[in-house]
Amino acid sequence: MRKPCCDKQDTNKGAWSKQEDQKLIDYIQTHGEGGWRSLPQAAGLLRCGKSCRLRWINYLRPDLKRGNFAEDEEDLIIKLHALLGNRWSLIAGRLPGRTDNEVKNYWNSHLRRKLIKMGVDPNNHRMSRTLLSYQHHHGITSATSSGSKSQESQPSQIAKSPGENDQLSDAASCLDDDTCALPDLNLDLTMTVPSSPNSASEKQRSEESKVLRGTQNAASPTLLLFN
DNA sequence: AAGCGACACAACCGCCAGGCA
DNA sequence: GTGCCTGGCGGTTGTGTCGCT
Repeated sequence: MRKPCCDKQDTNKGAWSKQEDQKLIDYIQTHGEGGWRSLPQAAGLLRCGKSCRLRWINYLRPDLKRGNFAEDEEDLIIKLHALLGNRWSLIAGRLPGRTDNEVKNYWNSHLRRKLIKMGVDPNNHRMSRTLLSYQHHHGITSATSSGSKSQESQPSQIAKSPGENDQLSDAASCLDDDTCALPDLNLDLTMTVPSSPNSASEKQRSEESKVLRGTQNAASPTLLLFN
């Protein structure tokens, strides 16, 4: 049995108070990041070390951008997700001032829906087969991003159908289906070495290149998006 | 005004990988 | 080589807010 990361009965949970935030900030400004396990006690916080780390990384760090995502950031997330999948930390590494949690939340709450609305399967970034069928039966010729609430809800209902878990196999079967190409997603995925050194560490870069190589070797459908 | 559902986001949980003794 | 510790990651849950009825 794994030892818990902290004694849960002696720790606070839930939202952080201003005092707790301040204690954490003060401590890290004095002692630097790291030593998360011992940090709570040293900083006088009744929190789990992991919780402290998360709070710092996702909320308190001074270099965080916060606020709405710009359109180019959205595009970049979509492109990177098409390439990397749910590697939120890698994606966030390409977006200065953004955290993996933030990107993940934004994806799940905004971009996923947006792609579905466009008729794109957010899991494989291809035209949804069920949507194609739906469009075929309803005489819809192309997916547009403008639509009434009812239009929006239908594809999303389709996406959340019991067949959702079959999307990987569906994607695979999509390989030999020309109609699965993205309609209007301009995915110019020219990967360049990150220009800002603060975003991606060496480890991250090697991880990315591993992912990229894997993607290419597998002749993944994703590649078909970038012509 | 109250109830309700959808949405957005913060936080938690469990697992995994790397470092180190 | 092995086991433990720690940091990090991705998935999931909890909760507050907003808009609609």
